[in-house]
Amino acid sequence: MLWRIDFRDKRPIYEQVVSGIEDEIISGLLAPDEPLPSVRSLATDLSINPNTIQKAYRQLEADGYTYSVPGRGSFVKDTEGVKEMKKEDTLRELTALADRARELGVTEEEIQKAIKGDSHK
Amino acid sequence: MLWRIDFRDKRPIYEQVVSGIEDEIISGLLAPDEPLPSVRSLATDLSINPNTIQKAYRQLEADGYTYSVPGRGSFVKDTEGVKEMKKEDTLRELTALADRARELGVTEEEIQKAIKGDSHK
DNA sequence: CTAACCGTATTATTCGTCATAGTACAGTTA
DNA sequence: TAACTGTACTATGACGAATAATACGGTTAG
Repeated sequence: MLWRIDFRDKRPIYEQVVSGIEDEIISGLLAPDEPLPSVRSLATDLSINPNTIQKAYRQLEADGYTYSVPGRGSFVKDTEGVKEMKKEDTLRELTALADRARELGVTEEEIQKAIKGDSHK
Repeated sequence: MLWRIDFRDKRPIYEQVVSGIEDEIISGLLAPDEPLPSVRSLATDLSINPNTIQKAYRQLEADGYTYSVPGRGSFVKDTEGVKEMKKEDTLRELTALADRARELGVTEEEIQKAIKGDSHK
């Protein structure tokens, strides 16, 4: 586990769990058909209630990231389609944000500079 | 008033009021020292509770967008400093979003295309 | 077989935020 | 003086998030 729950975050815990695991799947750290930690063990590791993990897992399955087998566990799904959707969502966000920046009087040069921000690090 | 409350929005009402007025101030539609609608009249216009408007106005003042004079009303502040902060926030968001896009495998060309999205429409 | 795991479901309770309702007070202004 | 203004306070209802405590059936290793 690379991430932790931030209890000062205003986002609900189950949502932090969802995005934490989403990141692990998208980055390839969790490969397809690999098992996720069990509901109970992850709850223990993160010091939160098992029901909260269950809620996160239910959403991960609903979002197409995982599949569950009662008695066996939860597993990573083939995520190509989901990744494509995520890409398109991100590009749409990018367009909206750039437009909003222009409304604030940000120049094209500033936008370009922000985008190339740490690509050279 | 150019905007309305969206009751299906998951964002709280008072937050929609805050960003609605923020937009009017930033766009220059509400000029510095110009009075905002009164707590009670705006509540009537939007069909919501005056306490909700009061909460929004309290936050607008705390964020540096307005100043209030008991007995007289709420007024638009000089907003140059705030606009500068907003610009920098937006540029930081832009950098983070572009980085996230690259992690998803989005190419530089796709990023550029998204940014120039509707600048030609 | 059985004990120890798995996901899943259900009910109850607690907590905080949002929104509403009602009332009140002091300052401003026509 | 009457009608505004912002501001403050308490009470209430609704809702989501999180916890707690069980319970059930499927899977699997010893």
